[in-house]
Amino acid sequence: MGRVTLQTVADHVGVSRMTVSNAFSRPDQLSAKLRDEILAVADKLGYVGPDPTARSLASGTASAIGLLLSDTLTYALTDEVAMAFLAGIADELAPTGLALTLLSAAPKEGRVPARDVAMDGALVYSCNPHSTAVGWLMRRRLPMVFVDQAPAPGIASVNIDDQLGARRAGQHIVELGHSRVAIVTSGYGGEFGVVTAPLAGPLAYVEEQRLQGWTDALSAAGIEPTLLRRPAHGNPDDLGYDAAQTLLGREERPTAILCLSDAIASGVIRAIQDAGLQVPGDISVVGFDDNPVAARIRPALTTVRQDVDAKGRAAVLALLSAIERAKTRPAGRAKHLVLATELVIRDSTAPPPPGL
Amino acid sequence: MGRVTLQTVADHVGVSRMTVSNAFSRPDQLSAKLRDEILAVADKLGYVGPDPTARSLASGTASAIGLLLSDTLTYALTDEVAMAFLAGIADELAPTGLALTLLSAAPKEGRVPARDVAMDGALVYSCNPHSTAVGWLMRRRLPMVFVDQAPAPGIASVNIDDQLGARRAGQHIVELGHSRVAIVTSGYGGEFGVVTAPLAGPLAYVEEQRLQGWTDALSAAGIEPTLLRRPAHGNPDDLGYDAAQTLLGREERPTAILCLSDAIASGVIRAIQDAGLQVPGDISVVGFDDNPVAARIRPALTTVRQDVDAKGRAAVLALLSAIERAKTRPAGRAKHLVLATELVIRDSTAPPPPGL
DNA sequence: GCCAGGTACTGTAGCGGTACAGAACATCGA
DNA sequence: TCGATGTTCTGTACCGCTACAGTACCTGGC
Repeated sequence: MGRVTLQTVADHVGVSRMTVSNAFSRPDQLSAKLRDEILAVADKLGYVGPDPTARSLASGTASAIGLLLSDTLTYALTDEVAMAFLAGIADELAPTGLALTLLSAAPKEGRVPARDVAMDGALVYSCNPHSTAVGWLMRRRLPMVFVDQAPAPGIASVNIDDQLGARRAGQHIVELGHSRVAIVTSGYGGEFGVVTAPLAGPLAYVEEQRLQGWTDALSAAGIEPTLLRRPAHGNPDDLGYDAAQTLLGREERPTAILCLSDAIASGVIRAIQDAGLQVPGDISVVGFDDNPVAARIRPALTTVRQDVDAKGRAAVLALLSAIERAKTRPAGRAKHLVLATELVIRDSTAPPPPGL
Repeated sequence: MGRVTLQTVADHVGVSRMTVSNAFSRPDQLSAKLRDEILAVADKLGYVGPDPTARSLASGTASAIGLLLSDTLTYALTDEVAMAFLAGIADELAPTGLALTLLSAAPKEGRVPARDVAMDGALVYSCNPHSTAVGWLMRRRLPMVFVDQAPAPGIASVNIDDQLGARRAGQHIVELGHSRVAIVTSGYGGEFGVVTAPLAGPLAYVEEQRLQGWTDALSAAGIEPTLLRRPAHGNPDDLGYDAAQTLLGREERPTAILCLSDAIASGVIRAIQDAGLQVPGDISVVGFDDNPVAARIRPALTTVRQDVDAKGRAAVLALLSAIERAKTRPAGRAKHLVLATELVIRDSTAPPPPGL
């Protein structure tokens, strides 16, 4: 049996194919009476409506935008903060009727989503800007927005003020009187273990910016922090736990620990408590993100809040406008947005124990 | 400037358009030498590779599968269990190179993702089977797999054994000697508040199955549970908190509470503790899912484990095979898979206090 | 009675590819 | 030397739809 297409319907009704197309896609182009008749016949014939692919080809729009997530999707999907970001995206996207296509950045033989999937534009979230997937998107000249990545010329970007946020966190620790401070981060490039700044090798933008903020604040007070880096891999909570154990086992144990994320901080606190020490009595801990978990754990976590939902929404708006611009003008100036962060002081920070 | 297409490249190299197509898509169809030349010219001209949309139209595949999530994407995205499911999907999908397109089930004017987005098949997760979105997918005759939904004839499905899992949870409570038992669930249809079984109105399949399992086990022991239903909306943890407060304020306070999910159970435990009571000393609490949070909270939660990751993987495999089948045979028998559940006894359950 | 300005519908020309059936030529065993 | 078998490349016929530029007819103002 031949497939039912616009033409089939047109033949049955006795009108041109174009009129049937209009009946579905531009109701104002024909009389209501004819339209009803066409729709009725279409229904009887089992015609569902214009084929999305064919429509995309003819009209040049895919009704979907892509989201490129760092490496394995799996990793991002277990991160509450990334998910809140996704929720922001979904919210802002919903009224547009656009679908969201998840692209894995992992290089694959054969099918490469970033190259092979139809989409109107793409969000690139916290990816290596030199990855093949990003390369494909750029070659396709797809409208793009970089999120939590180094802003690139010509490409719109949305970031939070990581550096200022981290600086405030560092200042908070300084003001409390701490002088033995450790930093726990994780990431992809560069060295791992207990390392001394400045780090060699390219770091992820967010990690780099936060490091910069913390060390700015600390070195202004003459403090040289101990930096412990772990490869980003597996559960960040466990990563924090292990990292804290390492720090506690060292000769000069810190009285304050600044963490790349709340998820890491949560593990750090667990490790400290399991070692029989008090947070913040013995050691203060500061996170980053204001993950929902931050308010839940005990002691409630002092952290740097970012509005992940707003970040998602802003990214979508930026992408929609980039798509719009691409239709008309070959290249407009790309906007680089930086959202504010805010220090949230809760119960995990206090002055260092007397004598330290 | 005209866009660069296969034809442009073909003209420059002096071969037929088909040969250029083969150079990109079927390298074994031409000599390596010619292929290299074509690729070099294509690169010079800025040709990225076959346009995904055109390729989809001609070849009849979209390189993406859809995932229809209950109502608002936003809700699902904040749920750890749903995300683990998503991660399972992503993992299994990764080697195929297929992208995953998130469809919102929310009915929208104009663009309807379930109707307008090109895809090779769709996963339907915990949706109302009578929603317009599901309707569109069915009309499109897209290969589909129903997950956590009532199995429908002709459509493959993946479920867990909700009923048996719930029955085991109920039996556990019975064996501990409880007789004053409450159930806290949330859902979309039916009545809300403190209701008495059997419920009128259609419930979501998963809720219905679990209710069945719990009440089977309890009524076999002559226990009639108090059922408290809340509309699924907002944070399930808070929902559990509120629900528990209601239960604690009632005349005959329960000594055991069975919850639809671990997220709800977590809130229930908080409320009990905030009321100055002990879990499990005064009240036992049982969850469902074995959410990572279950092992983390104190007391660690007794719950019914389901392997969400395996569910995601199984769903993808089922869909891939449905897509495969659709290509050859008009309709094969649809498989209905039911995955096992397991009672995990931790620290949130104990015998009731003496005298109760 | 004529023309401006709608409204309702049609026809053609793509959108950018792939499938498939050959054609042209080389290789090879008998 | 001849057919059999490969390899490499080509040509045509779509895939199913929309954009756009008409054509035909109707309405109303002067």
